[in-house]
Amino acid sequence: MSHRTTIRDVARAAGVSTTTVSRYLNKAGYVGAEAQGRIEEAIRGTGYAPSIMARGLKALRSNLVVLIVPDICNPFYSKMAKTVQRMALSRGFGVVLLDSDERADKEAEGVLFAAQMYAAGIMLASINSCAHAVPLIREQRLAAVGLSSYDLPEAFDIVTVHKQGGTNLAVRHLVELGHRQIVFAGGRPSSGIATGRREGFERQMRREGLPLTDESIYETGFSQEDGYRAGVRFLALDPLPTAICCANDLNAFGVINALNDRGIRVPEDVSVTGMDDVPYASIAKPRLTTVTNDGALFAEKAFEMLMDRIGGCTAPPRHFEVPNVLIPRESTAPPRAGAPIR
Amino acid sequence: MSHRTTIRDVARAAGVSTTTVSRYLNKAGYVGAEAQGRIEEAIRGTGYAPSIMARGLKALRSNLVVLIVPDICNPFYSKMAKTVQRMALSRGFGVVLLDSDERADKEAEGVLFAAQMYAAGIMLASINSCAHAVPLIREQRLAAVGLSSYDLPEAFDIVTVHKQGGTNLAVRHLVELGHRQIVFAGGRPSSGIATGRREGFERQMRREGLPLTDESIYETGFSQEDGYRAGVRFLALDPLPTAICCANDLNAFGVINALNDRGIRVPEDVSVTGMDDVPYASIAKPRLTTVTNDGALFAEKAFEMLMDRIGGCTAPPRHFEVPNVLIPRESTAPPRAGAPIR
DNA sequence: GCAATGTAGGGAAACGTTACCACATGTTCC
DNA sequence: GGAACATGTGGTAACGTTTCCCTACATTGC
Repeated sequence: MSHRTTIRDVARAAGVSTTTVSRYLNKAGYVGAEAQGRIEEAIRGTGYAPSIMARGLKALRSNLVVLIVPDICNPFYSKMAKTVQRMALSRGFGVVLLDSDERADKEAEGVLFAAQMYAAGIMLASINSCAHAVPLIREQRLAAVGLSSYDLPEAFDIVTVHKQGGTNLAVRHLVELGHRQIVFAGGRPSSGIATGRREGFERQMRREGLPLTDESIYETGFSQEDGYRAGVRFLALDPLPTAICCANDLNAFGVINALNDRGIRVPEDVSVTGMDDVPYASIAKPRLTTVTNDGALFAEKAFEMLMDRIGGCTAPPRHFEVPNVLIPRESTAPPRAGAPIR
Repeated sequence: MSHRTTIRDVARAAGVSTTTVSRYLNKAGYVGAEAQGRIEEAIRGTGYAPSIMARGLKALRSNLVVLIVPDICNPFYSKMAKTVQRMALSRGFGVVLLDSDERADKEAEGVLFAAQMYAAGIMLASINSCAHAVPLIREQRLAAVGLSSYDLPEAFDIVTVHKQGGTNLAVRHLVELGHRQIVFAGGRPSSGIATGRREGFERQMRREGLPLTDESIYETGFSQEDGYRAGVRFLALDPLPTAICCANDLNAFGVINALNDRGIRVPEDVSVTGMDDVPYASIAKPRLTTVTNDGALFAEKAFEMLMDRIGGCTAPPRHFEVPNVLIPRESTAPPRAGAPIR
């Protein structure tokens, strides 16, 4: 007895046909009370669990949702993954999580994988323009929703934070504190999300009538190490900026580390803002002033939209914007009253 | 043309049989040069991608590995997930990630899910005793490996950190600094990993000849909030302990927050140690003294063991221990020279 | 009394893939 | 010159499930 138990084993044990067992399992069609009892007993007795593979093949459709994130180690995305998983489970869907390592080719691979799995839908959280992934999604006719992707307004449903709202708020906050020499650190030029944040910075700086030069912006990447590099770079500037607005929290941590390692204090000497309100932002040294959106709402909204599509909704692509909020903490303060540090 | 392209479409386009296409795809058996060329062209032309569901059903076996983690938001596990994913991909396996929310019933669900998916193997990272999951794994004949599970030495291959080595090292470090009033915070009584860490603490305390009372240990859970609660609890003690040894980094962050919120400084007034060296440990306030193991090595070793089993290895269950290392940072210092705070 | 409807259940054909067989052609070896 | 083998290809039966189509018996409504 080395084979896994199938619906046929259950049927035999219950003395009915596989058809009837199937009807019982799917609660479709008539099943008599007596047969039902025998089936239930047979299932308990055999330890039967239906094959997802066979079901998927038959229906050409599975109960799996594929979630692609740029970096599962980024708390923003691990929170998203957790929320999506919780919601999916309660709706009877399984979640397959893929880490794209921020690479467009891996995203495309992920989309193909979803198609090969007959996935019910795909959730694509990307910092790229998704040039490869989007046509593939259409071609494979996958129900899809994009998260925090700014470059695909026409392609399918997307959920984003306000395109520039985050940096808007950060700059506004810094200006209110009295800063005028503000620079922008981090983010990847190829990334839609980074571009939006940078543009928001530039726009708000102009709106405030503040100086904006080639040296005001240094784009590197989204990691803490990238932030560190940006910090080092700004340390070479003369005069030193009084505030650094970062593309995300990890960047901000890196920037602060770079500053501290050179004896520059935050926020006494230089103010730093983050973005996303990663859990550790509240325990970083100093506690990080940051901008965020309701992460749970973010994932929830996206999942709801996907469920809609899976349910057959054919409305034109929708766009939901999650509002931003500034969370002032300890990494920002009014600029030094006396002479600049350097 | 609303159906997805199948191997039959490719065969027709290439003017060969599905058998030949299948042989080409699996590089099994003979395929002539000319046929091969036509097949390649046909695949490009049709955009064919084989169905994982059909393959899985036919073989009663998929190229999927199921990874179950207690909490994907815990950086320790997201790092693990990332490493596993990277390794799996390079071996042609897909990874399905499941978050068990630290609940044994969800772990069992995950095991069942793996069986239903005809998963090639399952990696179970758990903080529970896995009482539900283990028999299910055996019953379903799944290739499996356990991560950081102390309670299943006989069941299957496991990879652990040294059972008590972590707390050993932390206590040793604190004693060397001159501490004598050390308490233990965090972890869940029902969790094997927490039990090991607590026991390591107790053992090392005894070895050092230090006092150990009912109030020396406060077990709550593994999150930052749990740590905060533990911190609040220890604040009620008189005299205040001079050092707090935590079950993991998140706990330590919470403890530090609780202390700071009451005006107690770390490490000037109280020293705190963490465990796991979460990425943010190096930027927390203060930078966290912690104990860790090589996270990448951890996941790599586990994955290799699983691959072994998948490859048919029938050796008796193996046990690999990842060595621990203490990383001294800023959250520990010699105890106050003068009078105790309180 | 018989058509319509409701209830209960079975047979068998798919879904897309692979693996076992079969059948061809050569080519090599005694 | 035939046996053995290498090379190349196709037919078809599974894998486990669902679903369409049957059949069969009650019950209801006229």
